[in-house]
Amino acid sequence: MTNESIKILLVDDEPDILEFMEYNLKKEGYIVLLAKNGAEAVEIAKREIPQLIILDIMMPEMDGIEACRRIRESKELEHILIAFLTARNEEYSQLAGFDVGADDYISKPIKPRILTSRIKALLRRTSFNQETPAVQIGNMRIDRDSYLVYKNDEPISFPRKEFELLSLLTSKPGRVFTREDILSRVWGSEIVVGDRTIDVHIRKIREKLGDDVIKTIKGIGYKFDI
Amino acid sequence: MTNESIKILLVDDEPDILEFMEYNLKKEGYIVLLAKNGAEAVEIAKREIPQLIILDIMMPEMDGIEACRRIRESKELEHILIAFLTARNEEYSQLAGFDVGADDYISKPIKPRILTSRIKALLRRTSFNQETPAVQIGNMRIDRDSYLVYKNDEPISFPRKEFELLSLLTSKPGRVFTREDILSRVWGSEIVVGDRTIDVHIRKIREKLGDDVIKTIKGIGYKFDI
DNA sequence: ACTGCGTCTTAATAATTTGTTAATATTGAC
DNA sequence: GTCAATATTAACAAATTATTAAGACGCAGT
Repeated sequence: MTNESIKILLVDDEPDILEFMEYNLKKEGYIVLLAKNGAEAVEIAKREIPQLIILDIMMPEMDGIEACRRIRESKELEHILIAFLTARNEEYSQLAGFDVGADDYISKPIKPRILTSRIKALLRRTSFNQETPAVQIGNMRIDRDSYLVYKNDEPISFPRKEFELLSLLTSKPGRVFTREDILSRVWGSEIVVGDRTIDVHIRKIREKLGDDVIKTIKGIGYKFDI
Repeated sequence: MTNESIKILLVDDEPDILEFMEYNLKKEGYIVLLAKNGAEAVEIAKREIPQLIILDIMMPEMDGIEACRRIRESKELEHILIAFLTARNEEYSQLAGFDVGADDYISKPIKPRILTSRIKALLRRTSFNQETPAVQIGNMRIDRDSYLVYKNDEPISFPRKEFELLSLLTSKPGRVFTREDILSRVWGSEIVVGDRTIDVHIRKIREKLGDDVIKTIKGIGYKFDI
């Protein structure tokens, strides 16, 4: 569930298209928000601050271009990626879109694979250059870019789930994460695995980093503490 | 107009279209070069090194795809932006175009404002991506100009895809690139190729450079590490 | 046009790592 | 001390990657 925390706002006045895109994006693990016109889109965008907005150009109430302009005006929404949805060869739309600050446009008819790969490419554009800062805690460093954990400058490699679990716990040192927290953030909300699975992963982390870094709060969950 | 020094090569067999585009681009301040077939285009491209080439797909002598391929082969032309000119709904052409290394496609009929805004968007893209011509990592040197990798001053030649893959991985040593990263940056966001393809290319690189330079992060991707 | 060569992709299968479960032991709050 | 929660271990299942070989394709030289 690597897309777990990425919010995408879809804006279109045709319910069919909304539903179609929603289905395809949810399948990829994105959090999908919906709006059926520009006004609604701006409102939701302000409240939810999605990473990406996919805007149909032609809509009642407020068209996509106007909505885009409104969004770009706002300081806290300025950085949001905006992609326009356009019919092929809609001259006016394409041009005005780029002028107004669109990051991409996607032409109808929409094909699932192209949709998702375009979105990935777009999202990468923002996340690529700003490296995830490595977290330093005590004599330990968690480096998300290289998927490595350093203990006293010794690199230790972790399998994916272990790394994600450790990564979660260290994201807020000292804070207790309940088993539910852990399940939903590392395994995703749909997939259900037994409770013992968490224990096993915790154990493997402890094997590598020492028993003392992760503390058990019996009846509640775990916390990372130095 | 700050377009004074930007050269654009237009390639089409229809004089009307050439003239039409030439007029519109000159108005924007670009330096416009013309060619009426692929062979001529390659020749002019080599001599003038334009920033951008707009290529019609369907042409006598040498079609646009072939011309594109030739241009991409040449080391000093490798970085030039190429946009294809395609008739509406030429699905195959579009895909093949991207396969061959096109940066965009523009569909006919051409409308002046779309043409110029697309071109601006394309050119903006390169001004961000000023790539380093040669990179030195450990006992290895990657020379993007000559498509050669030197290991202890021994030149080793790499086919295009392998080179681009290695080039991507070495662009940020230590950083893990996911399969998705790799697919979209080496193969492009529209073309989807099987996952095993990456493995095979990785393997070929390892055959030449040794098994240890590229590390596998299972479940995530690969990274270059010395 | 024919042929050979290098490149890219796919498919099939093997090898390996990772994730999960189940069974049993241990812990700690009450 | 009791009992539910957690720890531990090993075995199993699932997922991922490695490897190999074969075919497709374009290109070069004949």
